[in-house]
Parts: sequence; C-alpha cells; structure tokens
Amino acid sequence: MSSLRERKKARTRAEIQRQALRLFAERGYEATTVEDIAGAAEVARSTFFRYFATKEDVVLFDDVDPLFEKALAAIPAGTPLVVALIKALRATFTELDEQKRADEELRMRLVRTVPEIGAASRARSAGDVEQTACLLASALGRSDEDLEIVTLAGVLIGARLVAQTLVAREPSRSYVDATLETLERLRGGIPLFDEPVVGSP
Amino acid sequence: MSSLRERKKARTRAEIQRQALRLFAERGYEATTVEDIAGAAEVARSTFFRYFATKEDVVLFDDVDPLFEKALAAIPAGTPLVVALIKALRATFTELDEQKRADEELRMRLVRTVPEIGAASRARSAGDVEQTACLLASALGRSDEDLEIVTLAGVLIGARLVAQTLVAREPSRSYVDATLETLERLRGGIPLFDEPVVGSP
DNA sequence: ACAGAAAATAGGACTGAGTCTCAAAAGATA
DNA sequence: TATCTTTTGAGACTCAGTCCTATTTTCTGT
Repeated sequence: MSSLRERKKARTRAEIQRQALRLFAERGYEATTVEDIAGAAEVARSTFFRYFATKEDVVLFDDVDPLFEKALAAIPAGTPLVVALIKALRATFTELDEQKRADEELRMRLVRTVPEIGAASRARSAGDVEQTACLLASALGRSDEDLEIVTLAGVLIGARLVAQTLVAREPSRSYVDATLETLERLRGGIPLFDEPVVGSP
Repeated sequence: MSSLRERKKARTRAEIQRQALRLFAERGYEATTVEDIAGAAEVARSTFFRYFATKEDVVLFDDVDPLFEKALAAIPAGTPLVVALIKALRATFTELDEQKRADEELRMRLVRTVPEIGAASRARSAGDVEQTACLLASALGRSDEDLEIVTLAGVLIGARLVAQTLVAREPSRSYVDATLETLERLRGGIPLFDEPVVGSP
C-alpha cells in the first residue's frame, strides 16, 4: 500500500532527522540553524517545517507515553499499583531500546546536554496531572475525578521530576533506574514529613 | 538600605509585569508582543529583556516565593515540617495585598490556559526541585544533596501541580485552600499506592 | 553643591525561528 | 497523453532574543 509518494515522504523525513542529529552532534544544537539542516538534507527550509513543527521536534519523537500505557494495561490484574508501575516502566524502556538503539543514544545525550531540549522534553513528558490521572483511573478501575487518584498522579509526576534531577546531577546514571529508585523510596512513605524544622537562629 | 536606584528598578519590574499580565488578559498571550508590553510600561523594548530573559518569564516570575521562604524561616523550631509548611503558606497569602493576590490569580490562569506558558512552567519544574530541595534543606538543617530531601521536594512540587489541577476543575476555588487540602491528604501517606490494578479485560 | 564614576536606559541593527502564500514540480489517475 | 492532486521551493514577513553604543540617571567623594 506504500505508494511512491509515501515512500518518498518517509525517506525525506528520515533524511532530515539524520542530518539534523549529525549536525547537532558535530557543531552543537544552537550553532546549527534550520537552514543548515535543510541544506544538508537537500531540501528547502520551508520543507523542514512541513515535516517538523519546531527545531526541537527533530530530536523529540516521544512515543513513550502510549507505549507505557500499553505496557501498564498488560500487567496482570491484582498486582499492587506501585509494582505494576515499576514493571510497566521497565518493559517500556527495554522495548524502546531494542528498536532504535543507535539514534536513541544520541537523542538521550542531547536531551541531557542541551538545556533547551531538556526543557522541551520535560515539558512534554511530565505531561499534566489530568492525563496521568486518567491513566491511573483506568488502571485501578476508578473515576478520574477521584481526589485520591489526582493526588497520586501529582506524586508520580513529582517522582519523575526527582528522577530527572538525579540524572542531571549524575549524568552517567540511567533515567529508568533513577525513577525506579525514587518510587521504591516513596513506598516507605513521604520522607521527612514529620521531621521538626530548625527555625531561624 | 533600599536606594532610589533599587526602588526604581523594583517599580519598573513590577510595572512591566503588571502591564504584561493586563495585556495578556485583554488580547491573549500570542497576540501581545514584547513591544506592546514595553510600550504600555513606557519602557524600551531592550529594557524589557533586561528585566525578563524571555516573554514567558514575565508570567513565570513569582515574587511570592521569597515571601514564603521568609515565612517558613519564622516558624518556631521543633514544629513538624508539614505543619510548618502549612502555616507558612497561610501566612504568606494572608500577607499579600489585594493587587498582588489578583495578579497571582491571573498568573496561575495563564499557566493553566496558554499551552506555551504551561510547557515553560513544567520545563522549569525540574529546576524547581533543586530550589525546593535547598529550601527544605535549610528548614530541616540538612544537606540539599540528601536523597530524602530531594524526594520530598518532588512530592511537594507534585502537590502544587495537584492544587493547580483542582483549581482548574473548579475555578471558584482558592489555590491556597487546594494546596492545603492536598498537603493534608498526603499526611495520611500516598494514596492507592498498594491498591491492586484491574488489568486489561 | 558639583564633578566624575557607575549603572540604567533608549534606540537600533542583526540573527534565526516560525508562518504564510503562490507558482512550479512531481506523482497519481484515467 | 491530458488532467487533477499533492508536495516542494522560494521568498516575504513577524516577532523573540542578542548585542552594541550613545545618552540619561543615580550614586559617591570632595
């Protein structure tokens, strides 16, 4: 069913992305203009924007959420939620690595390295509370209006932010591991919540 | 110690932000250019960028945080952290005058409403983890490298996001109340963490 | 009170991202 | 082949953000 037209489109898209990643790696993200990328891919500048809405988008093909959703739904009923989340997270990322390893390396490095891309990535992946609440609601068979569901959604997004912070502090670290560790720590309850403050001297 | 120079700077900054928020409310975020804002604040375009690094920053800039920080430091030593946070939050907002409270409301509405601002706000959340961790570290007399501190910081940011969601659902609601309620709920531990998932049918 | 130092501002030039339009090219259809 | 549709190229345009310089405003020492 793939007409010549569709094959060409796919090839153009891939080529733009390939050249973009190559140039980002060579000269850096800021120092590479969209015009450079278009030129390297032998395409007009306006064509670039027909394939990718923004310059960041070349780096961010973020299909993680739907994959995670699928993985979570596949966890057998009766599993405690935290465990289910942990398993689904592992499954998602191992599946992701198998498919596109070479480019994925570079992509991750750019996300960690270039502040602008990192910010864009966080803005997308952090998602909003409502979205996560929906996910949890369907996982637990509850309503997404449920205040407990919403609260839990917030905590989980917080956990992701913590993981990102940990990776930022120690870039060699795996994001998945950092997330898993944070979830594990939260299983023991929210730390320090009843610790006394020291006050001002 | 506040020289004329510093007072003027503070006034200029406040005026730019006030005009910006007013214009955003009137014509929308996209439809308002930095030049419009500068003009309304009777200031040069380049001056705008001396006060705010980006157009988004004019919305994200928050002069409530330092107030909260002060309020937290004023809580007597020995108070459990959650209680201290709750008290400090209350104190901060009762202290705000009518004008600032209204500005704060509008700011929050824009963060929820304009996708671009929401994204920028989320993108900064990770940085906020570090910042919040510092705050908590000094409140508890610990190091901000402490993993428990960082984790707690993430949870609190999550709580803030939850509060925003609740206000979005029920706009008549006060943001402070929503935050306080969420903190109270979290005192009882993270809800639903060990609830069994239903799996896919 | 006044001169000179330090800081803030206005104003404008410039780069690059993102949008839009239109005519030409390539592909599909019959 | 002729014709209709989709994709592309090219260029004009807006606006965010950077940078530089001359000018004004505030501060400081005398």
